[in-house]
Formats: sequence, C-alpha cells, structure tokens
Amino acid sequence: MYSKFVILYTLSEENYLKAIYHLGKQGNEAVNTNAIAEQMDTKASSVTDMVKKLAEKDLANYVKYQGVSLTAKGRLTAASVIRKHRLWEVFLVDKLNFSWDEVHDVAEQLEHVKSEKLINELDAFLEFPTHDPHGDPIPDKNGSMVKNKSVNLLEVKVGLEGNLIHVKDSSEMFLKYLNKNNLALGVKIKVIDIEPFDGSIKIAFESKEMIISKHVAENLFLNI
Amino acid sequence: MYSKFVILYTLSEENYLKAIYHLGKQGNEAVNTNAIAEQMDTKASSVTDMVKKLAEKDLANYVKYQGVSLTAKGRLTAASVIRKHRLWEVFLVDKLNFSWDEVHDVAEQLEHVKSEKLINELDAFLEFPTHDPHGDPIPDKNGSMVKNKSVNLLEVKVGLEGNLIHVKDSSEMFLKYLNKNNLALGVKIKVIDIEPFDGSIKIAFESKEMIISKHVAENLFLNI
DNA sequence: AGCATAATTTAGACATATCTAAAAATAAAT
DNA sequence: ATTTATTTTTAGATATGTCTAAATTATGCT
Repeated sequence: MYSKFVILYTLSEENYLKAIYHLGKQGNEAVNTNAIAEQMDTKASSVTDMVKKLAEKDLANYVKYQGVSLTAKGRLTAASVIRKHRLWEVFLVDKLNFSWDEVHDVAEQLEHVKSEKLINELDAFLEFPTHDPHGDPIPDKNGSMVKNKSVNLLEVKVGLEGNLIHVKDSSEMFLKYLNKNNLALGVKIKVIDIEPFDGSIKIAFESKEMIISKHVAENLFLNI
Repeated sequence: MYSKFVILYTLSEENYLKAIYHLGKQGNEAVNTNAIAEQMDTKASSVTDMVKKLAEKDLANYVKYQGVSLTAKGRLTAASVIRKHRLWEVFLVDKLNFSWDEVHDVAEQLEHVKSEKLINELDAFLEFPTHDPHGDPIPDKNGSMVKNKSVNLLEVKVGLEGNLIHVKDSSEMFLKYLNKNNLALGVKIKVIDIEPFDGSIKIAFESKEMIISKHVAENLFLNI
C-alpha cells in the first residue's frame, strides 16, 4: 500500500544544484564553497561534503579549492527543479489566491515532488505560462528559457520609463515593501531624478511620486 | 533566500501515524508491531523504534508488547495528513486529467507539504469535496468525516441493487482491473446470483453481466 | 619573497531512520 | 503446566547529512 517511488536525487542534492545554478550563471561559472554555504544557510564544510557527492554522480565539476560548476546533467536537473518551483508559484497565485510574497516557502516544498505527468499536466492546466509571479522566466522541459531582456532601474536614464517586469529579490520582506507602495509587476515607472550622493532615485508611477533607495532600485527591472 | 519552514513532524512520523490510523479503527484500537511493519514495508524493529518516539511526542499510546494506538493529538495529525492526501487526489483527477489508478504515489508525496493556507485554499478551489476519487470520505479540519453508510457487495442479497460508491483496495492493480471492466464509481450494480461454492457473484450493470470473485466483491461497496 | 589573513578541506562527532541478529516476552499446543 | 512457536524488543551497525575544530591551501600585502 505504501509504495516507494523512484527518487532520483535527494531533497538536499536538488537544493544544492539550485543554489549552484543560481550563483554561477546557470551553473556555467565556478562558484565558491563559501557563497554556497551562505546561500543555503549552512556551513562550508557541509558544502564540501555535498559537492563531492554531486561530482561523483556526474552532476557537478569540482576541483579542490577551485569551486564548483554544473555538468550538463546537473544543469538540466537544476532547471527542472526551478521549472517546478516557478510553475507551482503560478498555480498558487493564479488559482489559490496567494499573493506573490506568500508563495516562496510553499513552492520550495512542492518543487521536490517527483512526477513527470504531474508537472506536465500542471503546465497545461496553467496554459503554459512563461514567467512566474516575480517575472522570472520558467524553463521548459529541456531547461531552456526566454532571456529576460530587462534593464536594471539603476541603468535607466532620467526621463525614460518602462514597465516593471522583474524583481530580483523575492524575499517576503522585500515583496511586502513593494506591496505597501503599490509597486506591482506591470506598473509603468518613470525615472524623474537620480541623487548622486547616495544613488537614490525619484520615480513616478500611477500619478504618484516616490523616492527609492539604491538598494531597492538594484532589485527592480524594467522592459525599456 | 532558502528559508527553513517549521516542520512539525517528519515524513516518517506522518507515515507511521497514517498506518496506525488505518489499521486501528482511526487509531482507537491497539495495532500490532508486525501489522505496521507489513503495511509500511519495513522491519518490526524499525517500528518499535519509531513507535517509542511517537509515544514520547504524545502522539501514540504505547505499552511494550501490547501494541500501539493513537492519542487525540496523533489522531488529529493523522487525519490532517489523510485530508491532504485525499484533497490532492481530487485535484489530480478533476483538474489534471489523472485517472483514479494513477493518483496514489503522487498524493503520497503531496500530502506532506506543510501549509495551512495551501490546503484550505485547495479545498475551496475544489469546492469542498466530501469524497476522494475512490469514494473515501475527506476529513475536515477537525479530523471528522461523514460515515460511509455503504454496504459491502458480499452482504447484498440477490435481486437488490445500488450504486458503487467506494472501493476499499486502491492499489493500481485493482483499479486497473475495474477500469478494464468499466466498473467506475457511480455505476448501478445489481446482484443476480451468488455461487455458494466459492462465493463468487454474478452482477449486472450497464446492460451487461459479469462474474466477480469473492475477493473482488470484498473490496466493492454500494449505497443501498 | 615571505608572512598574515582568508577560504577550503579533513577528521571526528552527532542525530535520524533504518537494518540484522540475538534476547526476551507472549501466545499456542500438547 | 511445560514446551514450542511466534511476536516483540534490544543491542549494535550502517547510510545520510549535518556540525565543530583543526589542518591545509590559496590569496593579499608590504
């Protein structure tokens, strides 16, 4: 009755693959042990252990003291987990009334459910979305995704405008800040002024003006 | 970024609670170590270990050599896992085109995802179903569910009829057998004859007749 | 180049959940 | 009631994934 299913990779392995994928340009660039440790809220020694295991399974390229990158196999596996994560986020927001700041932790669990049919049917049910609720592109079955040709708000010149199509930091705290200020995906934002002293930016949107810090601007992307 | 969520009980603990709940009349009756081991496809010694842990956490009543039952807390936890399992089964069948013999393994994974909001919103999205695709009742938030006042096919007298509302064995093999013979939930079945020699039963449904073994009949329930 | 600092790895330990094999307790049989 | 068989528990081992502390390698600085 309690059948065992084929577990290709463990939860832990999948999470490490994701971290390396995100930190190292889709896994193509070598990533430091310490960077991974920080990202995953764990210790560097634990990272070393796991990274050896990933290399043994032909998921990662690892040379002592030189960092880790992903093999083609590792990259595809990571992309598949990210695909699941983002599809579930769309499901939660579009069908289950979650707001974009509530989805992360739940999607983090759902992304590890193993079933080809499940994720393909979910994809179809959601009508093959291309982006998640934070504007991140959803990889297809082969791990490829559309390139976000968005521009960081810090690069936008005074007087120019564009729609907010992506936010980099998707922590609950940051998203709640955006919510509070009515900054949602799709909103048209115009750059009014840039303060050279601290890099803060005055923007206009929905007939309001507000000043955002450089740190906030770093995380906002427009399609200009 | 990779936040840790509060894990109340481990996957393993939840699976043991479910097994004890199913084997012991919703956890009210004491269950043998061996019975649990068989149900969970594990060894008796592993069961002893886990059962001690459940007792320590006030989820189970355990007296050496006397079997295990569930405390109120254990019963509620088990019911909550079963609630999730059955709601996900409804989702898979109603929304993602799964057939009733494909849902078990996937639901077995989804049932362990922790989020109050997720399961409540899913419940609402599915319009508060009362039964899963196999006719099993779905517990509510308090762990209570409607009593299935169905009659086992073995108890039905010759000449009487009723709708198939529940199948006990929900293994893929059994469900595929039912599919092959067009025996689906809701079908109106009439008992034509009972063979005293081996307990097999001739039934009529959808203007066909067929003979089913006693073993099959044991797993079918009608609402007479 | 040589030394100090930072990053990384190794060694050894721990918790969880499992197993095998042996011991102990209970149930069944004569 | 005693012996036999079955069930259950204990003791000790293993695998995974983590940790701390110490050792090693790489990097930065003068």
